[in-house]
Amino acid sequence: MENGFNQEMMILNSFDDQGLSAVEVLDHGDKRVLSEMDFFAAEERNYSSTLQIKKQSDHEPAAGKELHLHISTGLDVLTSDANLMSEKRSMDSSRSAEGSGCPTSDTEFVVLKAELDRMNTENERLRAILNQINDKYYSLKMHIMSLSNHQQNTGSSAEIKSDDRKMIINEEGDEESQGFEINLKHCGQREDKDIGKTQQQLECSSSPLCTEEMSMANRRLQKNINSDQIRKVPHEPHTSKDLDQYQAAEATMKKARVSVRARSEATMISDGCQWRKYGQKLAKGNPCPRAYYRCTMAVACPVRKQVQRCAEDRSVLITTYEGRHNHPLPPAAMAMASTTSAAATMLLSGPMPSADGLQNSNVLARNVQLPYSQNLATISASAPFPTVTLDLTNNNANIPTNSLLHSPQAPTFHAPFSSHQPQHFSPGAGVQVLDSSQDIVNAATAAIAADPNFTAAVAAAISSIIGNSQRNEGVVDHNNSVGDVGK
DNA sequence: CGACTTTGACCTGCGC
DNA sequence: GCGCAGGTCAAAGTCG
Repeated sequence: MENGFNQEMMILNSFDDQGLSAVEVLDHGDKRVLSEMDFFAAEERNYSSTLQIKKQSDHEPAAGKELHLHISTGLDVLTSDANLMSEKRSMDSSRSAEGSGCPTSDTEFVVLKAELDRMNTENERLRAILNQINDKYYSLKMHIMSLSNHQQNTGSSAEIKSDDRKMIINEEGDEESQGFEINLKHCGQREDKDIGKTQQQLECSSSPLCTEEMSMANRRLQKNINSDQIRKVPHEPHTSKDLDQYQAAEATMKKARVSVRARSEATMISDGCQWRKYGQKLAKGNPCPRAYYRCTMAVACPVRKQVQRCAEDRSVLITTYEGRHNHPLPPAAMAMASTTSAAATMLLSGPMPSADGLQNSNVLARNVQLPYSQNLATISASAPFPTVTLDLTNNNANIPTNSLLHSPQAPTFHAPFSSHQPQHFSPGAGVQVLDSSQDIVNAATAAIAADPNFTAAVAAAISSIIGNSQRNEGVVDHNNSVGDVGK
């Protein structure tokens, strides 16, 4: 595999108050292996974990660099008492710092606090953008791959109609051309039957989160796609089969579910959204009732969730999310929403070999335990709907960490529709970025290695997504490009 | 009084 | 067609 995915970049994106994130960068000759991930560390109880990434060189196995990152599940799954204790400790430590009395320390404290506030604001903005970009990337990628694969049966190229252009993806094109990132379509929120409409405009007109800066980023991305990887062809109408496949993909996207298993004594895990209970049932095989909730943060928000205690271990709360929010989310809800949304998108973009595969349940009729952390994600299609389960119960702590990533034993999930284009799933945090660009990998690697700070990580991630367009337009003023999203 | 929860009835899909 | 199970509806009850 010399081209394209010779370099693979995975970003395990998780969220906590500081918005820290871990980035995993892999390539064949110089692997960084996730060597430790411990969600819900018992000592600190801060919903955070230490992620230790050890750089391994095939050539110099003994010469390893270690990079310590802080990672959080982003989920407040513990009881409110635990939260209060944590907050109290935080406040106490703040007070003790203030009481130390030195004027210089006070000044420094104020300065640092201002800086921290500024960084937090920046983090929120960047996080929101990253979430959106990732969501759209995977949604559109799934759609494109479905169409591309369909075209393999009927022709040599996949064609995607647009109002003013048509994109062609060469069947035998390298992974770069198939794995490129497009940010035009947000699947799952719209059911536009005419996929030829300018999806960017549709998205921006419909998404409350879309800003001028997002549009600018989209335009840059689109420009890059047009110039680098897509050639224009004369306008042609779309086939009805394509539309059927598209609609099937859309429908499946809506049915996709993300299940989160977490230990909690509370009746619900705190995910930042407002929910209204609309039903409760006793499901077969579980004495604990299953509660049904609707998101009430916006009128007609399609998101629903089911909450049920595990029959085997009633301390485990199973929360299953379905659908995408049609409204802006508060920062507290961004982590979970992004996680579930991205996980669902990955679920659907990964195992589906084609649009035809949507009807082929065999493709999904298996459980796949995904690598990457002790808190494993599982894809299941034995359920009525494709479901990805994020297990945060720490029941997998005995799994050797060195077998979790890219080891022969690790069942890395490969998308069947492109044998040379592996689809890696990052559970828990759920946001994943794949890219083949050496520059991007290097940039992300450098950013993380130099400063394991979320802003840097996000900047690297965003750069990985829109970086190509920057080459054409010079260095982008990051503040301008990210705008006020998330405010 | 409005928002929310509870709970029995109803609908739908699926297997036999 | 029937029964079962999952999911949803909507009227009644509860709460602040």
